[in-house]
Amino acid sequence: MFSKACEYGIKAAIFIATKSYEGLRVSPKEIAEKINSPQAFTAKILQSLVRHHVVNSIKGAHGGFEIQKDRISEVKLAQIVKAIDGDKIYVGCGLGMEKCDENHPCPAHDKFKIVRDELKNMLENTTLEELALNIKSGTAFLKT
Amino acid sequence: MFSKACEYGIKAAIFIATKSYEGLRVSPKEIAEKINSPQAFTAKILQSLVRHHVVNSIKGAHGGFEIQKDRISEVKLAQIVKAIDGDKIYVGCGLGMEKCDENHPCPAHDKFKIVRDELKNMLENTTLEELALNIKSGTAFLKT
DNA sequence: TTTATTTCGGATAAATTTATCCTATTTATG
DNA sequence: CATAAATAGGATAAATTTATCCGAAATAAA
Ligand code: FES
Ligand code: FES
Repeated sequence: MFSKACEYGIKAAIFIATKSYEGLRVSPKEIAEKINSPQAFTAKILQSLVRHHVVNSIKGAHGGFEIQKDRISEVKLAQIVKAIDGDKIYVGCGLGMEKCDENHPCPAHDKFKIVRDELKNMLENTTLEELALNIKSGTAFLKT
Repeated sequence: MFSKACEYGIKAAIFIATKSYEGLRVSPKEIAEKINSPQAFTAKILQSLVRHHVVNSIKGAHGGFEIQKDRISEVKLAQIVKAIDGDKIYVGCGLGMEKCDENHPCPAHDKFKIVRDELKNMLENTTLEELALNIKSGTAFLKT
């Protein structure tokens, strides 16, 4: 469904959000430990999230990654997925045709579109806040 | 969403079905041309579909790939996807946790499960027949 | 201003997926 | 039986994704 990079990116953003509620910045090292991901690879993905304005980075001593508190409820899962995997999953053809075109559809178009649109809808309506609260409340987990 | 191999496999099965209605067998060469896929790679995928009893192969002169007419309406998209990509897409965690476990869920579990179950449902209720008829009727296409 | 800390970014390596090539095996037919 | 036509399957290569390593740049604090 999503690439590994995207899975790590989503989990990293969620973890950063939970820490940002407490006003804390986190390092790639801590993030990788908490979400069970390879550290250097995770750092690369974080750079991408920074460039796409999903999270904020502060360089130098006492630096780290954070998200402004008031941004946590604004960031949608869709933005993170799009930043890392692009929009192929939202607009691409399920059977890999060059593009999904109503006027030249693949044989599974009608069926696939329904699911794809529901996925899109879910991602666009799910906020980082909801996900982070699931972690803070202890009802969900970021690893094993 | 699906691997390239799976996309080719689905399209190949659909094409074989359309030909099987006419009692014709088809070669990997013809299949690859009609679905716009690399021939040798497609042949490999066909072997996999044969082993998983999605399509039938006849070796030797006048051989080729076919599907029994009465099987076309029995084969579900889900069987093809499972044969090639496995069942990760049906039962795996959207955020890549070792397994999707209600008792140890990832933060997106509830949201993701709804979409994943709808995808599963769609794949399990879509037959090769429906898809092949979209091609035969000219309302859908297998390439460009 | 020096030092310690931390993200950034390029180069590279490992693993997986996608793709190609060539030979073996099977089978219908003359 | 010999031959031609076709799928099966192993070996290998190319491309992409995943992962690692290391030095550069930025920043706070002594
Ligand atoms: S053309 Fe394939 S999903 Fe729209
Ligand atoms: S645990 Fe992640 S989808 Fe169920």
